[in-house]
Amino acid sequence: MEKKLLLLGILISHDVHGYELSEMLKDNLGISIEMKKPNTYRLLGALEKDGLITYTEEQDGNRPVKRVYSITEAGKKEFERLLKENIANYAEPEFPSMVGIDFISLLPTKEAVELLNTRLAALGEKVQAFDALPAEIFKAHPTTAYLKAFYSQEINWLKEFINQLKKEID
Amino acid sequence: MEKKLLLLGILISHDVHGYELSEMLKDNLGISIEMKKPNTYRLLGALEKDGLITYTEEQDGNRPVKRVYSITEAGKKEFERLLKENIANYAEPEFPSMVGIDFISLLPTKEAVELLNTRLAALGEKVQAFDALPAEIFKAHPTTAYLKAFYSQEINWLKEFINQLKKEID
DNA sequence: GCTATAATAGTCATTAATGACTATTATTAA
DNA sequence: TTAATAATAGTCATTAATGACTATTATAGC
Repeated sequence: MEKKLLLLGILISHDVHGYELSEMLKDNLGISIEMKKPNTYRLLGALEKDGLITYTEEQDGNRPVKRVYSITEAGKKEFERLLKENIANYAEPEFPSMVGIDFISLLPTKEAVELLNTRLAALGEKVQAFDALPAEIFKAHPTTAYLKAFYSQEINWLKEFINQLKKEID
Repeated sequence: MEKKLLLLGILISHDVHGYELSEMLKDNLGISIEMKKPNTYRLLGALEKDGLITYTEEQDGNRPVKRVYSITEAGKKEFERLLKENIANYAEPEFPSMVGIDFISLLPTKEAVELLNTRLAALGEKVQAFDALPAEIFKAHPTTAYLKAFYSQEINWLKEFINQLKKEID
């Protein structure tokens, strides 16, 4: 239900149409879950069907009409319910990239270290993207600050892990 | 593809049947991704169809026959490919429970603090489960050690976040 | 003025994943 | 000894999610 919570939460502060939403959610550094475009549209449809949001059709110049969604009273109630649930219960994250780590001993140590260094470079770029963000963002969006700290910690862990592996080579 | 990597990785060390796998993957503290039973069966079917695994039918006493899967040569190659990919690229984790955090200012601060304390208790139990594990596990399974450290850090972050909120009350 | 590219706004066929259910056998408690 | 419960081994109907595609309009470069 986190995705519905996210959509309702955005709609609380301002009306949006589907494309706009899908752009907001694409590669957004401050958003902690993935939501692709077709899924966004599907969820908007489901929320509308349940009476949690409604839409009016708008048109800019000659562009095709678009559905601009806004939240209903029922939607606000449901948002509050989902919000409390999300905060009180802890939904576990998943770490898909850790799956391979437990099998790493099946690779030659030297090759493993090379692969991990490639991974480290990717992580470094991610952290740099957060470093480039203005300080105000971190104040208003705890998640952005959380994610920045997480990725920094992730780099530290990886460096340490690589060091342990390197020791094995000698 | 992490789920296929996980299945192939388990099958590298020993043959298994579907039910056994689904039990292994249920609530396992050392596994960093979710995989429910029907999905496990579906993936086994897909791997078999692609020639990466095969099965023989076995029967214990009067129990219904079961399919015992084992990895093929092609499967071992594919495992290695997926393993290298998983290690070299960093697949981003998701944090569904952070979605609500960015909307927490929409709740009365006092209520927010209460909800967060409930969450803190849930996190505490999780960390305790890791603490109860024998030390050998952490040596053989880096992921288990990683997850334990992650949840400890998570508790620290949450305590600090609650403290910040409390300050606002005064 | 024309063409290539980017932005806008979505749909659709297919794959991924799950909750609820089925069916049998072993085990425990009364 | 029999009723209830747990363990074994899965299937199925439905929902969730995505990659690839469609179609139009604005814009920038030549």
